[in-house]
Amino acid sequence: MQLRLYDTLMRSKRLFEPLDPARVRMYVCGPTVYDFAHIGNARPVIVFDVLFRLLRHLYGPERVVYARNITDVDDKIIARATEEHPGLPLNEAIRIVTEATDRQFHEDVEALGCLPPTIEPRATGHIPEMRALIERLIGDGHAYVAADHVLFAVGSMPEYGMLSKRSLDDMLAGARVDVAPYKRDPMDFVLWKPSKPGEPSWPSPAGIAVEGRPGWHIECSAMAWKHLGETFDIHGGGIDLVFPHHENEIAQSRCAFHTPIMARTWMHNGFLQVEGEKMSKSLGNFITIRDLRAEWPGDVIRFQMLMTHYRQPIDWTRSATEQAAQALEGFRQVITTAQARDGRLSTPVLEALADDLNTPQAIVELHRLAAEARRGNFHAACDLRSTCRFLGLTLAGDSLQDIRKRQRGDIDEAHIAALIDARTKARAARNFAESDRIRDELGAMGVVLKDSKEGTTWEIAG
RNA sequence: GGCCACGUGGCGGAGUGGUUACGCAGCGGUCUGCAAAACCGUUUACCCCGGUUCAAUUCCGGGCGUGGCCUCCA
Repeated sequence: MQLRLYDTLMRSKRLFEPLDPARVRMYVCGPTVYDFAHIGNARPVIVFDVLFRLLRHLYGPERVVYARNITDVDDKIIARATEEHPGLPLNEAIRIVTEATDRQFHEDVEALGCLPPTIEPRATGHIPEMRALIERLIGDGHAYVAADHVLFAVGSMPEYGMLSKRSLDDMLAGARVDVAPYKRDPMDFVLWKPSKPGEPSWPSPAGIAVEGRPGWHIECSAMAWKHLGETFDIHGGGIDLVFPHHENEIAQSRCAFHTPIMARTWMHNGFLQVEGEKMSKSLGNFITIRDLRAEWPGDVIRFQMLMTHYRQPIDWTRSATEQAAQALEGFRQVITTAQARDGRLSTPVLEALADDLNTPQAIVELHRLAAEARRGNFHAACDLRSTCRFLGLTLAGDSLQDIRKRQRGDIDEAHIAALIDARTKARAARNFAESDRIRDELGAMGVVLKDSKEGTTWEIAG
């Protein structure tokens, strides 16, 4: 089976061939740990988890290295720590913020069915590598020291701008920010900057006397280098990272190692909106993974995410969540009633995934398997179970009815049972006017009845 | 303002230079006292205007709309 992936650099789907099939290497930009992860953060985590699973299947679980970093030194972290723990020393406050956020993030992604990456490097654990990179860049004339900062000289790299398809001229034309006076070129970016008093700080490179801290982009170049090497196979993240973050990573790594590439394939997931609007705190439609998890199992959130191809924009809506929950419930029932065991991974699903992670197409196949299983094909039920699990959908949690009951919270089961009992008596007496009246009364409460030979059961309406 | 994406039926959402995916909803049928569930069948589409072509939803140009980046926001 051939894997084809869309490469942002080439703007086309290309056959994926690892540099070393015995060690397939992927790097994905992870979270900055200062606040609860939101549903937009969940997208790359889920998307690249699917890719991780597929790579493990294609090349062998032991032959895939997936690195997803944790950024634990950053302006926003400092700001949050200062704000939340004004009485504490800054470093102590930062530790509290990053540790709590880190823990929450891992609870969230585990609930979303994501495998742990092979390695989760932290920025603060790679300061020596960052300094080494910076020294190299300065030595080769790709970076310079100015006002206790180290800056990358974009003019030293003719191909700067390739990934985001913009020239230095374009960028200048669009610039809306004041340029720091010490920059040689307005587009030069910070590799290292001096720390203010109290801020996290480390000995600076390049003979700078005052202590400092890294710029935003250098950490990823350093961590990718340490754990994956000078060049590797796949680099992923959200589309908003294309510029400047990934553009700058490429500049740093390629210039430091004199390589024609940093990663062979650059992958970017599309942006996410909420109910047709940009998600923002000011609009009040900011959805954290934690909020969503309070209402829905991680399976449902994951499935909803996979209903849309990863490169498409996705509009996160309540009705789409309902639809995801419903579809998943269909699969769950098929697997449960058939008492399905382990089956085979669906080849059409693998083929859909191998075509640039076409998860909607894969879901089509899940529906087909479910339909076949409902017609009595036991093997289809088993295959559905295994394939869902492969996709990270356990289907092991609450039924949709349990979820709805929990969400409603106001279900008076005794009252419902009493009404059903009265209706059963009416039906036995063939008083259908009364039995229908009771059913309508329950219907108004959102309760739907199901009559069978074994008796009457009820459900919450969808 | 500059650069880059996206725009498919009531909703979600793939895909393709010509044979109208798929799911939900709707409609018809089987089943049922009537329903619900399940199963069978089925209607509705490719933002607008040009161009290329025997043929465009699919390629090219323009417009409109939405979004992203240029403000260390995935």
